[in-house]
Amino acid sequence: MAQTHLKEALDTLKDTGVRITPQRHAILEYLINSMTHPTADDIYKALEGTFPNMSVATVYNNLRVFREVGLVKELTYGDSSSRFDFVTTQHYHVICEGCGKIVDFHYPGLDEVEQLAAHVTGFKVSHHRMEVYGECPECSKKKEMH
Amino acid sequence: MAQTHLKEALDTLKDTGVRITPQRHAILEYLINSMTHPTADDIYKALEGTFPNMSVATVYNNLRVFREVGLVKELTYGDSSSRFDFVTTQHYHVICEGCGKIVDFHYPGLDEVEQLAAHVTGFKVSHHRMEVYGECPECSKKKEMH
DNA sequence: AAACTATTTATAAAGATTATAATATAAGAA
DNA sequence: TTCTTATATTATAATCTTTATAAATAGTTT
Repeated sequence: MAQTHLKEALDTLKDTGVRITPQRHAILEYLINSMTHPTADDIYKALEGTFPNMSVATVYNNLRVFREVGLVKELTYGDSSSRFDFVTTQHYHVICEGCGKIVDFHYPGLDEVEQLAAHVTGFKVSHHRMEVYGECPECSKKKEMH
Repeated sequence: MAQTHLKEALDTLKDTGVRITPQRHAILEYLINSMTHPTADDIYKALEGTFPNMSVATVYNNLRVFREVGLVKELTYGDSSSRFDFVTTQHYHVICEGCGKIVDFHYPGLDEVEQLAAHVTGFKVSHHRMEVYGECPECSKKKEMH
């Protein structure tokens, strides 16, 4: 599964004329295997061992490239740094306000809201963003123990 | 209407034991009258005339206080700085990807999504966030003229 | 293999936000 | 009203994320 995603992603890069470098390969692979929606710095630190000379700028540059090609989504929550998510299928996120954990959940999509927004405002709507906030089971349990 | 909002907001501050300073008064008033979802710096610049000695930190501090008390919502989009929105009634935003304009629209709320998320993930859901992206009529018109 | 162009690296710069410490002030008590 | 005290403001510096720049490197095409 992950292999397929990686292969498809590399094909996308090839088709778009984006060069496949070892760094790009590694960043993509890390994003696909990571279930944690990492920040740019997370990725940088994770690949430090394999690429001792890699620059943070490289990570940022390539995440931007991936975003522009549609492989990666950038998540900007309130906290300081953006998180990056490899795009697979339509899903949303629940975010724990206690520990920051992000969990995926699937939902049919909110076409109806987009249509209403388009109708009311006259915008040509292209997409939307939605996320749910709350407290994860672990944090709830911790609270109970006090 | 705006007067009412301001009065209610000041009452909220009083009830919460937050001191009402001239700066806070001015920031709240500006937020209520502003239809533009300003950044901290917008507010800072707008009040420069009235408070020549006011520090940016004051603006940030007070926006945080207002957020904690529930008077203000912080909007974090992809672009560099947060925008702040006086909380009135349940509404969402459409954001123009061309010029950045933000327009409000009302929608019943997405309780169903929250419930599904809670059920699937085991989270105690508290709230959600949603916004729609597209191109505003003005930007569409500009494009056509080329 | 040579040439061309995109990418990486290293570093500096920019920009937003927060921390700190000294000063000033709001709000309640005397 | 004046006094008192905790809180807020100011000025400044520091931090942190992200972007810009220029030189060096490495893919890709011929």
